[in-house]
Amino acid sequence: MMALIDVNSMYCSCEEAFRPDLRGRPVVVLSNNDGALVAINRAAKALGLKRGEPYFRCRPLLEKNNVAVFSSNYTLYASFSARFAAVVESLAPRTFVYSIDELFADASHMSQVMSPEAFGRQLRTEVQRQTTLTCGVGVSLNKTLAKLCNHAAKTWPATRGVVALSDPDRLKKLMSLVGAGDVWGVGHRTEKGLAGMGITTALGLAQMDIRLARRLYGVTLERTIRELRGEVCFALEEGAGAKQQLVVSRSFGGRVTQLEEMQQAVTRYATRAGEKLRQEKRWARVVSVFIRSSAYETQGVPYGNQATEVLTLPTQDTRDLIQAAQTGLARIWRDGVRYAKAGVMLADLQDRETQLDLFTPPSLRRGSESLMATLDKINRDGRSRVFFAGEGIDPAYAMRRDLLSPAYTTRWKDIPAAFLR
DNA sequence: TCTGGGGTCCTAGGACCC
DNA sequence: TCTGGGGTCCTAGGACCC
Repeated sequence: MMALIDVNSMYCSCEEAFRPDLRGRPVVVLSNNDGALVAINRAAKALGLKRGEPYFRCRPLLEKNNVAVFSSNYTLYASFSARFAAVVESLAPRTFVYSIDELFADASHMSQVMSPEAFGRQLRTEVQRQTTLTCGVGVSLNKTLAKLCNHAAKTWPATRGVVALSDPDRLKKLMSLVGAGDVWGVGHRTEKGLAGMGITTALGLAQMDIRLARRLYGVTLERTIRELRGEVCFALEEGAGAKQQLVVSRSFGGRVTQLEEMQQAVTRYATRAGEKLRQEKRWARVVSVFIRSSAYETQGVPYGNQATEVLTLPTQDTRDLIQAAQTGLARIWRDGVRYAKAGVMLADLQDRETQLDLFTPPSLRRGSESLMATLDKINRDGRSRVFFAGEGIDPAYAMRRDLLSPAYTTRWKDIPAAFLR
């Protein structure tokens, strides 16, 4: 048995945790740059607000209904996420963190001690008690079915947040009530194609001819169908291995039109990528940089491009990353474009520096390791006290986050005070 | 004026090899 | 007149996830 535990409207719930005055009020959280809505609580959902909607477009509606609006406070959410995971891990033998707001837990051994239903309810109660977060729990025979049960737990209030099902007939009943597009692994494209063949429910998908599914949509959909039928195709730790690539990208607060400003942004992103790389204890050999105008560009020329640099030796040194990224940028930069976004990607990640062969010159960066370690130590708290001048000072490309809440759980001066009388 | 960021996996097609 | 078969590796792009 497998359980999926998933926090309801995670970002909103984190914002509400230290703000009892928000209880019952509609709350939304914006994406980076205050661009679009990424999280919506129950009361805001009732107003018809949708995930992905641009902020500027629904702003009048938000103001009219006195909706509490927040910029993304990732530090806060990551802190809550760690506490959430710790609670579940204290109750479940094997867990796998799937994302910031959900994790899978092996529930097979629990049957000795309690029913899957009771197990789910215990998880839910403890998470709420220790973190204030409300979560939904689905328990079933594999990941896809656990997801399906979780979907049911969130959709139907009568379930009180927990659905545990393994009986084939009851699973069938559930699948007949859930849309094919709500199945984990079925996206927009596939949902549309399936509908064209008259398959609109999860049950319809479960009964689809497997060879046809594989031919039309590939092996992934085949596995999904098999799981709906009760087979196990996705292991608990699926996707847990070392990262294949690492990306740092941001939309700009405004539009970037000057090369120098773009160079600063790319330096910043390469620096951040280096920090993440060293945190993961990996070395990178391939550095790519991309720049592009907005997908919604109406005034200027649409343009986007990417350049890839392959280093002779894998590196962990921010200076190498910046240099490679700048070389790439010089190749793809075009004047007269209103750039909206840029990013730096690291690939061909390796576990340690490759050994030099006879013909490779030794590294030119003496003392690189200790220099980077020192930088990381100084900048440990996330504020860049020491940085490369190429980043620029008080840059114009910086992201907009006008409605940021305090870092309640991670910064001393932001810890809320409670007064007793 | 204003539309997120960070990932994974799979597939098709081209280059190249014997 | 005729021009194989089988393989690997890499890349780009699509689909999906949260």
